[in-house]
Amino acid sequence: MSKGLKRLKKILHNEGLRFTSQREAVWNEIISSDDHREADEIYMAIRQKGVSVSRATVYRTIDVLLKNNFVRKLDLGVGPSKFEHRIDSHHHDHIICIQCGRIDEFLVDQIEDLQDKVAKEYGFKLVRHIHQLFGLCENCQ
Amino acid sequence: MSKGLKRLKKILHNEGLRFTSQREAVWNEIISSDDHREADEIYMAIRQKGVSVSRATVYRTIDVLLKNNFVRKLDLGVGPSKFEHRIDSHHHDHIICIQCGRIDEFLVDQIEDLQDKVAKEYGFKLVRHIHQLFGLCENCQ
DNA sequence: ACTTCTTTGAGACTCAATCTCAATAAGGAA
DNA sequence: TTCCTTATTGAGATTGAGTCTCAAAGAAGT
Repeated sequence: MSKGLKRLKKILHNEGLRFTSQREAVWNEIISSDDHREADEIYMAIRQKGVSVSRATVYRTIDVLLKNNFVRKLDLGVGPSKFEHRIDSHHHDHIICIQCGRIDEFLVDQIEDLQDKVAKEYGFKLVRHIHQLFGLCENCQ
Repeated sequence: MSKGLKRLKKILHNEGLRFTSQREAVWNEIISSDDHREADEIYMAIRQKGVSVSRATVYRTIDVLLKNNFVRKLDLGVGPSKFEHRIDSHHHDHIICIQCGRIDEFLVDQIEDLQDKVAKEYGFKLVRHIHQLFGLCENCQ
């Protein structure tokens, strides 16, 4: 059994959930690509491969993976949310082209530190953050 | 005529739009509070004051004000968007309590500068950004 | 006051996402 | 393996924020 599959079984076990072929298919599809894809794209890709699954199950499985930090949700404020796996990936934020939809990832430690400082200043215990830069990429200017 | 009303008329004129009592009511309601309110709250507040207006018109008017930078839209990723006017207000980002919904505003010049740097690095021409910190405020920890 | 053309509003519609509930299947027990 | 309990699945209904439609009302120039 692959390392990834063991990981999925562990998540499901921890949550008291059963291992099913649908959940396996969603998991496999999500870890198979580093793209930022919407739930429906993941759903279609799974069906393309001949595995039977419903939209509801895709959303439900993504929710489980989200809760266990194996998937990150990307809400761009317009259109459906996008998802990316977090296997072998570190925290990052996104810079998005409003013309062509290109999404790049960035990480600036200094910004992360300043965020912590802001939270402390306001007496907040920080849980998560959204930092998205929108603009025109080099090809769209 | 108040300074605010002149401003609204100027916006409408620039856009080739007509001055109507509904648009005036939406404008007045939005500038009357510094809160972050959803479209429906603004709609209800206007009706409460006995002015007849429809949801569609509230959304349409907010769109005009958005386009002219007199209103800022706040998409928290869950629930309806919130809106705040930008009269006598400078740019800021938000820190939100995920328990009680409290929203505070923050501005760190250093973060703004670092954002510009990131955009430049990736060859992007920056148009706007979203920076939201989610956590528990001092009362909710 | 007349005319033109925009705006309004009630309700239909969109679309991502969630919910429902009967049928199916997982996985432990024996 | 078979049985049994309980979770899961899926087709389709539902939700809810936001947008669209189009006939009636109204703004503003002449």
